[in-house]
Amino acid sequence: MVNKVSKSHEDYLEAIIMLGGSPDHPVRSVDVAKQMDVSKASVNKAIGLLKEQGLLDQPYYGDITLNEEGYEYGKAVYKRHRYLTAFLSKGLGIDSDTAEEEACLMEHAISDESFEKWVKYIDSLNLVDSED
Amino acid sequence: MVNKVSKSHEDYLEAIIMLGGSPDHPVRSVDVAKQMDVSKASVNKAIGLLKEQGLLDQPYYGDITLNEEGYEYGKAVYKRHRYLTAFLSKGLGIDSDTAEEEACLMEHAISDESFEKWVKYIDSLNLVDSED
DNA sequence: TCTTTAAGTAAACCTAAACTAACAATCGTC
DNA sequence: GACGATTGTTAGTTTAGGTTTACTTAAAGA
Repeated sequence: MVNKVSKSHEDYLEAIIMLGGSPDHPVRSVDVAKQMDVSKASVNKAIGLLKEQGLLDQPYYGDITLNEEGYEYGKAVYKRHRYLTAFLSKGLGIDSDTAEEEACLMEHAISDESFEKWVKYIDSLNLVDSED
Repeated sequence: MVNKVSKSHEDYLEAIIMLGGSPDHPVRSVDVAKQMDVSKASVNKAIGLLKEQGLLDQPYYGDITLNEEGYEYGKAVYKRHRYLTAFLSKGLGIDSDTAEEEACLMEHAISDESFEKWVKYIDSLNLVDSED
């Protein structure tokens, strides 16, 4: 994790990851828009800024490709998402749709350092079938 | 809890509660500004909107007084704050300043229904010396 | 009471993040 | 290869939440 990125931009990175994006798997901007339920124009703008920050590439009228840094960042956000969702649903018994939603709002509030503690805790409860 | 209030406005209500505000204990706007590290003008604007929403009163050039509804709302937010802080610090072992900060960001993400589950869980761990 | 200082208000402005609508480029199919 | 449908881009608008600055009101001391 390098530069600080806004909550909103973290969501874009996460969405790209959810769509299977990576340095060798580009993603289309219209799919990001659908995933996030946001206009194409919003995606365009956000991607432009993430590009300036050096987290991804997109040629003129081309697809979106995360670079190594953007990929790591996005995966980190997504990991928070998965862990928090697991805790909320399996740990607290919140129904899984709500758990997803609320995890999505919580995931931006946690520092790297704190998240390590979350991970230890959640792992100790065996709530996540991990993959990363 | 009645009307929906933005994250930001929830923070104002919470700050008023933290300053001891209630239907019979008015609070000064400059103190809210200090508490939240925000300009007087921002407080003025926010209070105007909370007033429109019927959560508090403030006469021209006068102090801020929560009404019953605003008081309940603010206390509810503050309760989330205390519970989450307790969980993060005592439950996960996050240092208390960071726990405060992150609880403050998380507290707006949780529905009433979910929060009941949080409370049960946190109470079962005996992390909070409750007072409401 | 007069004057100084502190507190609240109002107006104008800034920024982030969304939107719509119109336009440009590309793709897929014939 | 041309053309219609899909995708990406740009420009202009909106809204929420802050800011600064200047002004008004209230309070406190000499």
